[in-house]
Amino acid sequence: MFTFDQLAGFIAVAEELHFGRAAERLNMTQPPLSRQIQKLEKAVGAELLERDNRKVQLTAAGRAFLEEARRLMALASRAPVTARRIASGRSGLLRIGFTAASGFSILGPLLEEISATLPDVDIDLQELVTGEQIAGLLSGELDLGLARPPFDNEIFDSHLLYREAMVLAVPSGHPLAELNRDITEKDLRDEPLIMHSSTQARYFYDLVVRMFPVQHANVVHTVSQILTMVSLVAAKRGVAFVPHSATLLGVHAVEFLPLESSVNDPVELHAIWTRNITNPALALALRTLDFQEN
Amino acid sequence: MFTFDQLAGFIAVAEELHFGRAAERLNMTQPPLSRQIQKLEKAVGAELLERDNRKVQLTAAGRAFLEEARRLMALASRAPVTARRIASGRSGLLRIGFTAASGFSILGPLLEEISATLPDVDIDLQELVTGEQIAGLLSGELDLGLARPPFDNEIFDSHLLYREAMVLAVPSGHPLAELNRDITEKDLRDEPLIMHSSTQARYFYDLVVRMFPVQHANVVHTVSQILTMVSLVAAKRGVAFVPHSATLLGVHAVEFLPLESSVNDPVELHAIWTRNITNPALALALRTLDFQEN
DNA sequence: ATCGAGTGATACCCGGAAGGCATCATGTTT
DNA sequence: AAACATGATGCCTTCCGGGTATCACTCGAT
Repeated sequence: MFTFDQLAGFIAVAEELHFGRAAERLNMTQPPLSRQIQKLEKAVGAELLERDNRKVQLTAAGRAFLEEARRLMALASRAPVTARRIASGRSGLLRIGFTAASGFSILGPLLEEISATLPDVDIDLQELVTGEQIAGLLSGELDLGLARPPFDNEIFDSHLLYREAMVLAVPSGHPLAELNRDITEKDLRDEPLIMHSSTQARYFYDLVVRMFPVQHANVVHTVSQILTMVSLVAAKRGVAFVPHSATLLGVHAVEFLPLESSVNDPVELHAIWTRNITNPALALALRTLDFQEN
Repeated sequence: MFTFDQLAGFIAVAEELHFGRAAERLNMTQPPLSRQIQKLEKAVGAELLERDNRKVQLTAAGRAFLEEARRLMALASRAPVTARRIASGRSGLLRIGFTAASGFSILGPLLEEISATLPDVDIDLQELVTGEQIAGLLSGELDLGLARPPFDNEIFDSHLLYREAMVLAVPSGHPLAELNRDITEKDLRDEPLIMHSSTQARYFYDLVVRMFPVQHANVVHTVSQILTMVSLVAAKRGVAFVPHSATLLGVHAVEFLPLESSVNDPVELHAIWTRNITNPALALALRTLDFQEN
């Protein structure tokens, strides 16, 4: 096998067609350069240069090998640059999981900021419920999650993205909309309710149950996606508790009513990631987004 | 700059994720391999492997660099192969000049034989008159010519491809065709003659002038291409001396009459090339075609 | 024809790089 | 706690690669 020095020597000689000048260009003397070329030719197994005691010429094989040598040198000089870019986080891949609800509001601005400051970082997006995001983060298939509590603070570091109030989604023209006041528990006693899945959307489920003693008899549907809920409300299947950002969905024939504030815990959305960061792009992204405490 | 050994070491470790096993695969001991990787990381300017005293893992930069390293090694191992192929003549480029007349007959079989025995040799064809071929061979723009004498035997080596008689092309139904005997000088005393260019087709011009004392008053056209001549004969513009292979052109309304043999020097077509062969593909082609004396 | 200049190859020497062996440091397993 | 596994380090030796001096050969000028 030949060496990069031999390749560089060959390229210099091939360009100068003169060992002395080539050696000067390489900051060395002529004799070792001659030997370099000899060794290279031996390693390649073909004459690359025809030396005629008066002038130097490329052979046919030499011309072909020159191209390969240039390609090798170019590749060899670029490889560390890309590696350093990736190590620094300025380049690479960021795999982000997000809940459907976060997609309406925070995801857009967040991606915009990342791609503006880190244009060479590729972003891979997956819509996943919180539980799936946590599994993805733990298995290393995900770098960053946009998820809701609870999650293990021993393993995950996190940054609160926003809190928002829950509202009640009702079909347009629904009697509750006429009240013009905050909705109370009593108002919902006989309303058909579209409820969150207790497994797929555990956070919302727990939150709602904590807020209102839900009459299970009233539950007409159990779904996991906010958009599905709002669509069902629009179809007059019932009313539903949704985060305030659901108003941004722009579904027609739905109104959103405030809930009695005393019991209305705001819902939270967090950016979460494992504490042992291995992806430099994540480290840099967290720093530029100001998510890291330190 | 790093070395190929370092790259090979890194690839081995990255694949084994174990310094000891990687070292064994590389037929060396573990300590120098550890140092190789350290030097490589220093040269690249980024951590490529995360060593954890228990297990070895690739970093993000390491994964990217691994790809580049594999590409480099593949390129480096292929480059000598292609160079050797070209040096041996089994691969490369053969630039062949040919006269229009040779195109009718010998060129096809010749190309067929070359491409059958040397399938990886690219062939570049140019139709050129003999003079242009000689210039091309001397300037190095051409490897092989299919041309007519004269050429300098000091500079060029050659191989006689074929000799053929000259014939007289006459329009169909021409009175001379009725004679049913060889054409003599006297028969042509009053015939309008389509003549070869004395500069562009010097060989034919000299040959014809040597054969028949051409009446310059009879010359109605001066052209350089055999096909043009035959076409003009078909158009009844006159008669013309052409090599026998012109019968293969398949131009309608033309007949070819034999010439008095005593004066009929055959015309020759030679393959010619400069004696100092630099293109290995040419050397090999000449050998497979049995053109070389030695 | 001869001599000098130019150019690549060779001979020889020396310093540093790379590999091997022995050993250390550290974390895991029993 | 002890034994084991594994990568890092220290030290020695060898060998590779560069430098200097010189040779061999060709070409051009006198």
